[in-house]
Amino acid sequence: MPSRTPNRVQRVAALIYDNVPMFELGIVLEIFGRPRPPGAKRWYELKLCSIEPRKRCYSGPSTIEAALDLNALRWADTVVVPGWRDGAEKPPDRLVSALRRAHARGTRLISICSGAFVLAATGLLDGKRATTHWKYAEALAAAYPAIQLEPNVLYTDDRTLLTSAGSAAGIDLCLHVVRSDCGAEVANAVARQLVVPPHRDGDQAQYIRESLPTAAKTLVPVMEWARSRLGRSMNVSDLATRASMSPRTFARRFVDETGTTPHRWLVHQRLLAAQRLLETTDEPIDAVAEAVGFDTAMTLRHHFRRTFKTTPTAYRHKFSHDDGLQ
DNA sequence: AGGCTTACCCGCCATG
DNA sequence: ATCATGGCGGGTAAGC
Repeated sequence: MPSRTPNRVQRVAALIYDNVPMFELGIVLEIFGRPRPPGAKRWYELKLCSIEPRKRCYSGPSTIEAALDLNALRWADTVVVPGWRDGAEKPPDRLVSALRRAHARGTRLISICSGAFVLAATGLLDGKRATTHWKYAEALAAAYPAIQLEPNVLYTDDRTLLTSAGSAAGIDLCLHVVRSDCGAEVANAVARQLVVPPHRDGDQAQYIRESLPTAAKTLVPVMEWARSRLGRSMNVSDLATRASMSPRTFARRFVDETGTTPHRWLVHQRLLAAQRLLETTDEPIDAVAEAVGFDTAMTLRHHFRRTFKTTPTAYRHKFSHDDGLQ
């Protein structure tokens, strides 16, 4: 997307300030700050950017040194706001205007947890979907009524403006970003190294309800079974049978546990498997479609375009590992 | 792109 | 009484 820098490197700036939450900052460092994973065609260069008048920030017992200051923010293709000190504290004007200018230049803005307050202050979220930690939702909605607040999702993605819910949902969002910048294979590899699930089960994490005290996951075995035999034709009532439930009950339990319906989930699993095959093999599209359980390539293309906003061939070209390596 | 058939899934309600 | 179940209808999305 931003074509200003060579597309092999995305420049990410994480904002820091006094009392920056270390957990959220840690997520950003762990994901965007790690060395390029093997096989990744594109990756990130991460720098910290202090919003204070000095480059050294203090948080609890830690001292953090930034490479950038707000004047140098134009370096970044992506800016991450890892939380904010306090929903009631108005972000400084020079920060707000720096973010507005950055966004106008095409810079992508990402917030984690209470970082949504900072993005909200720019006015850029007005009319857009956004989320934040559930405990700040009310305050955010009150202060910025024009925002279409979605308190129950893990994250929102509006292309250039992305927000995530409470702390750990920042991991989901950052992995989502890696997935769309660098491909599913790379995102999965990073998730494996972090020992977190590549996407929370039920996927379509954007629509997963955040808080629900992770209800008993009794359907996990069925889901694993389904994933392992995507190539064979399978419909929702097969899944229900496998789970020893009536179709009606199965559908209901499935929504409760995953936040999505069985069929939508199944289609998404097929798409994820297709991404992997596109990235790692040279199989023609028809073969990929068949291998993941779509009856025709047309069906694969249809869903692929709808959820990833691109075609299987374009996706393969962008993310395949063995061409233009490095 | 449009029409056609099938499958899904959600509200409603009876049942245990 | 509350609660999960599951059959049924029909609007709607999938698939060809």
